[in-house]
Amino acid sequence: MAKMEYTPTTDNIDSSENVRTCAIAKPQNMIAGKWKLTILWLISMQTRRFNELQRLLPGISKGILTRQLRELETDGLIHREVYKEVPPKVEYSLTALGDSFMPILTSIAEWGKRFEQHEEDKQLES
Amino acid sequence: MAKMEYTPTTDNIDSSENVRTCAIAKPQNMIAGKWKLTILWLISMQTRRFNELQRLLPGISKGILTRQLRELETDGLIHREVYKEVPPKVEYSLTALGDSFMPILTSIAEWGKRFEQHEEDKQLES
DNA sequence: CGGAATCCGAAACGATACTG
DNA sequence: CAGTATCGTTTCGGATTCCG
Repeated sequence: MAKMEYTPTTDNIDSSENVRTCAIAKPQNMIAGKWKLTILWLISMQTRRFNELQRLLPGISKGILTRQLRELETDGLIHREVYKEVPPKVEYSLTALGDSFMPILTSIAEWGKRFEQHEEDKQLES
Repeated sequence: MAKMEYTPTTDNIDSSENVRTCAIAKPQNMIAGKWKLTILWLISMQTRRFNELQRLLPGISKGILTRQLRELETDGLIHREVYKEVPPKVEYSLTALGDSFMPILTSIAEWGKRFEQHEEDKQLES
């Protein structure tokens, strides 16, 4: 059964605060997975192979890594290139859309650093 | 039992691609909830009361709204001001940290709009 | 009005074994 | 090497009831 999104029946609120037009929900869903942002970050640095990603993501299992990659691919953020060789070789890279997301990822990382510094300062006070 | 974070035992990788120093994981967790970004967005526009938020978020229940607000408060993104009146009145506003997150939220929303436009264009082609 | 407490189902995550 | 398939566990969202 299809998941019920925001119910479309409450329509007498100011459109400036209408959550159905704020364009946040969709990106939110696309990056919701536990490892997705980190995967995007790793791939943005350079093209990555499957095992490489698994090695760089400590503790992730093949199954979950596969699923996260498939979802990122379905959402159009990454490209999956399969080389018909033996042994098989698959490379993941950012699509144009994925690349357009990078500024956001970078600013999140910078915000995270400032946040960590903020936390350290609080530690020193106590 | 405490949840096991990234295992600290895999330490012979280039620090430039070390996921434990990339500062993405923490912000990711802070905004992971289904409604959190939208809640931040609504509060950023103006101080909001509990029922107001519930009215603006179609379909959310009191229980889950309470939890998301508490988590945002615990993470230091929003402030909860209780007025000792009858009937009770509680107002939510952004903290300085929450406010510092707003540029990211805005860029996500803009990215989302461009993405929607991109999707519409694909529809027209078919 | 603004919650708290409880319970449930669904979804996400994760471990393991197997495969072309 | 890069998965698939299966299953168990954990987390999360949501509904409901009760309360000061």
